[in-house]
Amino acid sequence: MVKTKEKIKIIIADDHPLFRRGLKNAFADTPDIEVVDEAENGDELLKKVASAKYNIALVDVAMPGKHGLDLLKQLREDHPKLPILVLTVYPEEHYAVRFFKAGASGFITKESSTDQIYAAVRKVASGGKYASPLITEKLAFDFGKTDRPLHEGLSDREHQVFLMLAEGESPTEIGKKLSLSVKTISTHRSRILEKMQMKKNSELIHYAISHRLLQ
Amino acid sequence: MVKTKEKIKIIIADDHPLFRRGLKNAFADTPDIEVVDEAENGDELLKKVASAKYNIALVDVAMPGKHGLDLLKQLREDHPKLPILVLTVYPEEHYAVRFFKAGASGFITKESSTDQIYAAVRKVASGGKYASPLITEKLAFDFGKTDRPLHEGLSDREHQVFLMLAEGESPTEIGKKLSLSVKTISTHRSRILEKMQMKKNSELIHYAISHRLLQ
DNA sequence: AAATAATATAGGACAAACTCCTACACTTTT
DNA sequence: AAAAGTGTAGGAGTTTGTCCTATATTATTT
Repeated sequence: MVKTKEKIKIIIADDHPLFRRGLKNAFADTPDIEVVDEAENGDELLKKVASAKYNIALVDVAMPGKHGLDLLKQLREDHPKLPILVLTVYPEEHYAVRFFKAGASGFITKESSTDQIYAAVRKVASGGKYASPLITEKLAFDFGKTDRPLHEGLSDREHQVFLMLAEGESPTEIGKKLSLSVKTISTHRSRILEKMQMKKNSELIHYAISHRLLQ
Repeated sequence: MVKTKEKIKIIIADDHPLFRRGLKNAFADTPDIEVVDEAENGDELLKKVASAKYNIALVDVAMPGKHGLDLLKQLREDHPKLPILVLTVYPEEHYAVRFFKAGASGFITKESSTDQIYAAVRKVASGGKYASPLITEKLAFDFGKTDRPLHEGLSDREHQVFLMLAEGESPTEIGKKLSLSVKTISTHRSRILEKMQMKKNSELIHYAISHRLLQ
């Protein structure tokens, strides 16, 4: 049986009206993809998606209200079959892993060209997975390792030190608080960085903030 | 003399192709405003703006390459008469003050509706200043306060360094990024700490997080 | 306009902070 | 039992950063 020319129907969710407009406009150029609805926050998306008339949800995960992994998981739960293509402003490969694990079918950054986005949508619509070459490489590497959130792979002590580092405490301060030698902290730090595949404290901070581990 | 129906010519600068597309498309609906050019980073904008054929520059200040206050100041210097409308993803009223002081004619967030953006462009094109109602209120409120937020007492440079420190960047990294000596950063740091009455970077981080100055 | 204060920038000298490599005991996993 | 992972730290050495000082340039106040 030959495939008919049915359009891929997508719903886009993003809190920036202009970005939605850009997306819609970009898909106006494609004969095979059609934006049939939009949502400006997570809750609206969850509501609309219930109607089950979309082939794909293209979702910015950094929206007000329900967002991020929570939103993604909820979507997965409510509609296990709806492929979700995650949009993000972060060029962060770190996040990609978690989103795929949580059930996303694709992951692209907002910096992507229209062509990349078309490609992603088509790939995902046909049941595949999509990630940019850069991220794909990173993923391949990650999957071989652990299958838990990066910071959960840390031992208790490491986790404790990680949080303190993420709060900007110096190794010396940490050593003092825990009654340990700076050398020990330094060792923990290097193991933490290794496990999390990072190189600098600023990355730890960024990770901790975006995962709401602080405060 | 009656004004003719000459269109307002604007150049838009944003590193997200889709966002630019959204903007262009939004202005396609207006009879009096026309997007005549675009730039995808600060340097490109500076180059293009030299041709002096625009009435307004609509600029996202969070782009790669030259950006932020530096970019704004440079623009002001090269083209004192070109009105600049600043676009930002941050709902941060904190930044607005600084941008206005540095010579911006208007300040809007990317969450704004097309109508708000049209209004901003028109206001700015006619020589006025524009800020969203929310920000205007906030500005008025803040100015009335005797007790301003600590971080607003910082100079522009200090503020910039403060944010970088709060992100956990080391003085060396900061120096590299800003092409300054570590000594200079160290001096800024000590003045920042003094002004904010703090002693350690961790306090800066804590402050920045609780005031939503990061991410 | 003159005087004063704030800002932006660093050099030199030195001290502190930190890392790297290594090591070892103890636990958990395989 | 062997291997991997965890918690700890010493020695050696370097990188990093601070403190004090200084100068030029801007702002601000008088």
